[in-house]
Amino acid sequence: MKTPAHNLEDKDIHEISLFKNCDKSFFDSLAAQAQEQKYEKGKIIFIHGDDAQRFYFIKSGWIKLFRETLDGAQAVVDILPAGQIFGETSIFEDQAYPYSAEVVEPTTLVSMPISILRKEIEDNNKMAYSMLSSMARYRRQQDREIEHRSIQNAPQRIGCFLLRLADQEEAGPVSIHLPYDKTLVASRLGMQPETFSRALAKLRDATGMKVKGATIELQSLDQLVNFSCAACSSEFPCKDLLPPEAPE
Amino acid sequence: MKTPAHNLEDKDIHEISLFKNCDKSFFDSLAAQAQEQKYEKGKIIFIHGDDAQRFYFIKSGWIKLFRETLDGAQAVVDILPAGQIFGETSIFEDQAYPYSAEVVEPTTLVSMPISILRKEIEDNNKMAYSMLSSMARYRRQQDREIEHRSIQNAPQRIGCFLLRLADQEEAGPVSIHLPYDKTLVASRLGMQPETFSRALAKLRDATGMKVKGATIELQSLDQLVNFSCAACSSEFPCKDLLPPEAPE
DNA sequence: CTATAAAAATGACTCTGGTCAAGGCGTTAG
DNA sequence: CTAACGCCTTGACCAGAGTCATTTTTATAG
Repeated sequence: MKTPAHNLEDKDIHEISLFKNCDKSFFDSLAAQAQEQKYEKGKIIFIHGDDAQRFYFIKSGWIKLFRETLDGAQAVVDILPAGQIFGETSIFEDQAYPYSAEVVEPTTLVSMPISILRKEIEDNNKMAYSMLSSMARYRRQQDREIEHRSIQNAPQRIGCFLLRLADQEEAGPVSIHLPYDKTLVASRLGMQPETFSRALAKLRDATGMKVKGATIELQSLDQLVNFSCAACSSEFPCKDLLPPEAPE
Repeated sequence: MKTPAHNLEDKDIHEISLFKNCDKSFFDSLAAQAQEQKYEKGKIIFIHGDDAQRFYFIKSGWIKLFRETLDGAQAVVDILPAGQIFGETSIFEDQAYPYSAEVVEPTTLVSMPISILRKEIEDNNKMAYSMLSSMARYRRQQDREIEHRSIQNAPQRIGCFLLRLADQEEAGPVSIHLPYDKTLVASRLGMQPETFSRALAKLRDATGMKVKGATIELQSLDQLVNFSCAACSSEFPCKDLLPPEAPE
């Protein structure tokens, strides 16, 4: 069974591609004010609108970013794996977190002051460039997300999600493991759990893949590509759908 | 009848907030290589995937950014008014435009080499910061857009769109003029023209507003706010929904 | 191994929005 | 004044996804 590498061991702050042009003094000042803490599933790290003083690095685990309306409806912004940072976007303009953050799997976080980040961006031109590059990548993902939600139907969106979990270069039979609960995957894709369940069954029938719990096996990625990528404006493999902080 | 100011006269490159920290030499080198051209409705400026050498400033008119799938489905990324720039996001990573651009109203564009922009970002720290700030604002808009599409229904999305066209500080009766064809508004909101037409009628009945062609009159924005903003995670007035390059 | 709870699947039904087809309205050119 | 075209609206119908209720499966604790 193939499990994503980020589930196997702790991530280190030095791996963040956003920080690839930062020197030792930057990491030293981060380390001096860093706080590491473990959290259980369900823990709320901060709420949309909270005063944003610190940003977070996910050493291990999974974090859900979301927003809620007054009447209780929830929109999932993203679900982040270990190695990612969050809460850093409030550097600009207002000092409030633009979303809420919740722990969805047992997680270890390292929190650090946003001020250090802001200072580094102002002082270190290369850091500013890294940040721009990172945001540009994120922007494309968001654009793609909007496109998918208006053009792809539920089974196709699931297929696309699976493709992004898989090694897209792999030619032969592939085994994909869902990184978190199906209910969470559903919310990540903007659909109800029931819809996800039914749509996954449709996808299975259409592509001949085998679903056993959280593990999905299929002969090759081709059927999945045929099924999902027809309703997408980008070509497979879609290299611009990598995580925002992925190494380059 | 109240018409948005950007329809009344040509915009100037010096108004772009992204360039607010740039000096004369930057504007001079831009001017030296700038090309101004008029276009008719329907003209395609560039296509998704084209080699991106130049970016564009909208002096007057309206531009639709969109992407298409192989089977012909179209997703509108944005519809930009005069004063905005587009095609500049390919500075980072690959040199290809991430969307297609089409003229939807008679338009005057100024095109300039992206290389000048890239150089300015690398050399001028304040410019990099402006760009980051601008992208952060855009990112929030996109996040909101995704949220709206999953939480708000068609009539609510139209209400939200109208609120963004209106002067949100206005207390009394308000008159709102749709800036472009209803069909275009529909595509901007990710719905079919028929759905837009019916949803607008529902919104009219629910809020008591009067619709005459492209002009909408209502007693106060309150009804609209009650109707649309309940299904949104942000408070009214939603200040973070300003255009990406709006003056601060 | 069983008891319990949580997650997932399934069935029945509703509702929103998409699709296809037809008709109305308004603007413009002749 | 009228014809033609584009834009918009309306009607009839359909499909995808949401909702609610129930059952089945799976995971966990005792």
